[in-house]
Amino acid sequence: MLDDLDRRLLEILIKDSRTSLKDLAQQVGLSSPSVAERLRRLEDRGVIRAFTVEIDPQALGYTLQAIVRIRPLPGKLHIVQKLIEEIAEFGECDKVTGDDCFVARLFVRSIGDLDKLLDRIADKAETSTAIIKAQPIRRRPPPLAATAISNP
Amino acid sequence: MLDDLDRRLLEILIKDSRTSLKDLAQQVGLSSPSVAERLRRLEDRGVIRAFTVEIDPQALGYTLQAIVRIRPLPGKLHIVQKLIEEIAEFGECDKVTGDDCFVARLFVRSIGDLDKLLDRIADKAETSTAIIKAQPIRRRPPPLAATAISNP
DNA sequence: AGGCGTCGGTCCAGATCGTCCAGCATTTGA
DNA sequence: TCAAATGCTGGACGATCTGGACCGACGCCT
Repeated sequence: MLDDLDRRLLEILIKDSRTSLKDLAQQVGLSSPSVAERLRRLEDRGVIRAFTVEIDPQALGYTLQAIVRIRPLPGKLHIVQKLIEEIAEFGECDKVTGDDCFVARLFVRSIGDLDKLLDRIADKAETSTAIIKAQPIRRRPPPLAATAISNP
Repeated sequence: MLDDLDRRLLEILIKDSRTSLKDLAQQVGLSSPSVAERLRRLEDRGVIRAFTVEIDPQALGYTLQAIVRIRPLPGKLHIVQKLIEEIAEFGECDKVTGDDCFVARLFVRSIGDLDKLLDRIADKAETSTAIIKAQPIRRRPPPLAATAISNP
């Protein structure tokens, strides 16, 4: 799926996606046109979804994050989903099996904002909210290695 | 906090962090040294946490994702946290208020792997797992605007 | 008001980088 | 066995980045 060089390139880019082709080339021992070609193919294959920038929500004033479990009332599923998508403070939302239909992450600047935003869903769904106290693991990609499972 | 130019730069970089300084400069109407300087400051201030690459777990064979709520048994909190951090398939973990101590995201290649990984925690914590069926919102940053709250 | 420091900007030139192309080695498949 | 395909390299050339000199706006102090 990925060869060793691809993995090394990705690992470097995960740390700094603005690394120049020349640097990448040096670090993996290829020429820069080869690296350019490999990156192009990784994008084509969809392995690289995007080169992007990770922004610190705190630095923007979002001092609070919450995980919200959302159970739409009967018949309200689509309205609720649309609402969630439209509220930009939802930074992530997964539709899951089980009682809770959605699990979402909410960025807010204050408890007041949290309350205001949840109020906009309150008449269409039951929610339960857990405030995030710490982030032992911040978003990271899955292991790149081809092997089956994390070292046992 | 951020001025309009900063916001525009960030928006461009969120879409493609490899955009050249020259392009950035053109798009916001500055010279490229000024843009370089602004980016440097955004990094210094911690607004930009990293330039990185978004990888598609599916393209790597991780066809399954799950949200796992984890409630360590009495006295096991730290051991459990350490264990979670060490298992690379955990792609995210938040420590939250409420009964569930941790909420984590797990990337796996099969239901079998899911079971194997959860087994490694099973004797130290209660877990409840929800399989992700769809992702209405994939990871996105909070709104960059300085205004209080999403359009009401 | 005038002087001065700072901040953020421009312009320019030398250094660095990316891209295109021709050519070569290795692998693949008919 | 040979032809085509693949993946790489090196070099040339154009594009981009970087650092320095300089400039204007602004706020502050005297």
